[in-house]
Amino acid sequence: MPTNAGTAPSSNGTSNSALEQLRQLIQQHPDQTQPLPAERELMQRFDVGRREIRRALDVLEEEGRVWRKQGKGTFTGPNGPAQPLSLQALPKQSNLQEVMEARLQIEPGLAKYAALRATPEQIQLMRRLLDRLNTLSPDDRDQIELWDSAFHRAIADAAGNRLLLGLFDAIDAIRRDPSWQAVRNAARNQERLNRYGDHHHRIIEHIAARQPKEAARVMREHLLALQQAFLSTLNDDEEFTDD
Amino acid sequence: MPTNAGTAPSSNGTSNSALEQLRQLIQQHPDQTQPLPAERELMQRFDVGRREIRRALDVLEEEGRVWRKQGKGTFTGPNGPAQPLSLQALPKQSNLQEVMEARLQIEPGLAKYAALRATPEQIQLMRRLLDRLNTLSPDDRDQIELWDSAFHRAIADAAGNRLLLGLFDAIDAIRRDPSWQAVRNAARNQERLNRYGDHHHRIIEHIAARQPKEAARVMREHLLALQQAFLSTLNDDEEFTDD
DNA sequence: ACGGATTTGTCCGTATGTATC
DNA sequence: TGATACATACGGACAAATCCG
Repeated sequence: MPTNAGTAPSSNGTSNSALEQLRQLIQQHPDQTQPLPAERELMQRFDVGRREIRRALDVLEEEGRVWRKQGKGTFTGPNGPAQPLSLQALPKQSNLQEVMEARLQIEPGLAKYAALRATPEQIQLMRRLLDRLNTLSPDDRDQIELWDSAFHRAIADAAGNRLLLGLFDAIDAIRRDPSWQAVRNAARNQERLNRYGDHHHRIIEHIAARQPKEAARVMREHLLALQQAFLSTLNDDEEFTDD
Repeated sequence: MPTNAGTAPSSNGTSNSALEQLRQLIQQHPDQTQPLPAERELMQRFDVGRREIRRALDVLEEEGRVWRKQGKGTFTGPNGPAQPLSLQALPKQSNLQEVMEARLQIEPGLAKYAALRATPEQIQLMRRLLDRLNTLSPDDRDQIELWDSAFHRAIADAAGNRLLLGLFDAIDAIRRDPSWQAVRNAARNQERLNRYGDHHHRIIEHIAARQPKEAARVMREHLLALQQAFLSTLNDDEEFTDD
């Protein structure tokens, strides 16, 4: 109905105002270790509803400028130009595509070697880790990250190549960067979690059955599905059941 | 004002998760009779909450790497020191088999991406490096190592993935360890050098022709031939026909 | 044998983000 | 829009277990 919406609330620009003020606040908040003011405080400071604040933060989180954690606070993301980059010369500055390419390069091979070399104890450990992963609440993101990472690392460990395990750890350390939490969370939904759980199950069964090619293939499928989920959340706002 | 916690932002280092740092700590803690630092000390050392420490310890306990007892402490597991092999610290604990497996995992994919992404300048650089390599005297081993490494690195660079390039450099640093010079020299003879030269030539032509699958396949053949050469020199004494 | 010290295990209050009404 | 319940995180405090003097 293109008729003039008319008589919209005179404070028509409030939403824009909240987002604008948030952007300014982020600019003046270079400390990435200190949380931004709480939503309830921002609500009062900008004199808008909390929903407004959260909408604006949703935008900023989608843009990668901030990341939020329940119980902890909202933090500025990779906004600041100065990244310490202190510890190692390894490219800490990477991006999700590079990480997924690297994972696709080594983890299928890791699964293959694990199918050839894993001891029964290591296979049992994978099963236990998977049980822990499956009994988690679907919205328990941090825990899922933790146990999922532990599962993949158990495979890398069982592959019996310390050098490849070191490479896996290097990738994993970059993969878990907090600034990508928003993308990772967006790429997770119940349907996908079920699919990933199925992948995990099939991977470990192939490893237990000593089927290296199949283990590598399913691992590759798993990572490709993950990569696709990241891509779709970045490009599409709508949820296409691609793949 | 949110109650400031800690106020120790100088030693930031939040990039590495507590679990990752715990793994390194365990690796450097071979004494099974002595407890690990207390949770509250680890909390301060890693600048994370005790909850995160305990969840990381949950994972490590499930993996069997540590065991905890109330009032006593946390100890490294009975299965002893496993095998992380961190990148930054220690290259020399690896072996040739591990290195070749890692190269086989990484470099074919690198060649594939190089075929897709290499700029004309990068391809020209590869050709120049190969020319230098081919004009060398067969007994100029150090030079051969040098230019061969540079050629492979040019491919890794052209792949356009900084993370994978970092992994390649990590492997390459280990590969060029002087302690393996004897094996590498023994695995080199004129016939093999000719074969490797042919491999190199086909790899770069596939990259220039934008044939990713073929480039990856030849790279894989090349590395498999290398691996085979190492194996035969290790098993047979008659292979030493050089000089 | 006793008690203080230390460590892991557990719980509670507060603060924060998340979700629903 | 505003308000309320819910889940999580952190720090503090306490309990239980162990160690040591």
